[in-house]
Amino acid sequence: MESADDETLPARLRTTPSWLLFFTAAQAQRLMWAGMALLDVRRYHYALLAALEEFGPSSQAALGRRVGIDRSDVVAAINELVEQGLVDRTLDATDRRRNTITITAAGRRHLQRLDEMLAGVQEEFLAPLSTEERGKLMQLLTRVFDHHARG
Amino acid sequence: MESADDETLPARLRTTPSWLLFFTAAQAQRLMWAGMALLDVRRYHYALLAALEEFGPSSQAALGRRVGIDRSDVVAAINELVEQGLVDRTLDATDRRRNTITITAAGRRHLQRLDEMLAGVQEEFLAPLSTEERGKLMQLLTRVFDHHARG
DNA sequence: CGAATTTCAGTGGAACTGAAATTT
DNA sequence: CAAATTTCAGTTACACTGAAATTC
Repeated sequence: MESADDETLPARLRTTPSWLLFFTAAQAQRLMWAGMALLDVRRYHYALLAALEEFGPSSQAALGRRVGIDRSDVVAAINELVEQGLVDRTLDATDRRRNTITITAAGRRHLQRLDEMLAGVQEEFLAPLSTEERGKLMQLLTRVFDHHARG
Repeated sequence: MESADDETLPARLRTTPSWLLFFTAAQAQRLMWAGMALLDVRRYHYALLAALEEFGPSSQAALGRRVGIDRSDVVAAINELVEQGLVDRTLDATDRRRNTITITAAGRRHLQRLDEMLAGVQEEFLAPLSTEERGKLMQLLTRVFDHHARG
């Protein structure tokens, strides 16, 4: 038999910003992951498709820089997306070191389905917050993120 | 040559709460990780020491439940902490299925050093926010976390 | 030449599953 | 009996390093 509250987090983890952020992000990721697993996608795939849809065709190195995925992992993830017919890989005529990656029509359709799933997940995840509070949270996180992303 | 801004995140990733949380948490983790690596510790170790210090001796299963570490991974992490002399593992006389894990004096000293390091990391991480904004961020994250942690 | 790109091979922390042995 | 605890063996997504081959 265990004491009444066997499962509260230690105060150090509840009150340290990095730790609270870590645990909250983990909850968000579990929800996203469950949704993505149903659609047979992982985090890397969605990030790459999102970048290709928004910014157009790109080399693999630029893609990786854009979404923070290592050059090596981009290779593997793009291999998988090519196999599924969600992107095309062609040689860059003007710079033969590069591949040009392009999202396909099927890739855009897939991305749209993922967007719909994600919207549902966000609603569930942010349920305890009002619209204003959600905006405030996003604003604060954006400030912190931008500070460390650029300078 | 690449276009001027080769590295802005796709809008989908910047404006989806789960994704922004993910990227911001990743930045926080990199800072924590750098500090912990200097003190030869990983995330699991700190979480376990924090729980033992705050709640006292505990079985491995209860520890894992407390800080969200899988039963199997608790075994390995406690093995390492025992080797370093930061915790003791003894058999529970009243329930012979269990081990009782206890933090040692060396463990408490180590935890204190880690706390000092962590404080510096938090300051660096939250630099762009005022004191009030930091409090607001913690409050919002806590609301979301508690909602999903309990119901 | 140096620098960038792609690719492969491999490492390591983290999260998790399944199963066995023991005990309650 | 069922349920809990510890432990081991193995898997997967992810993050990263090093090096080779090619091209700019």
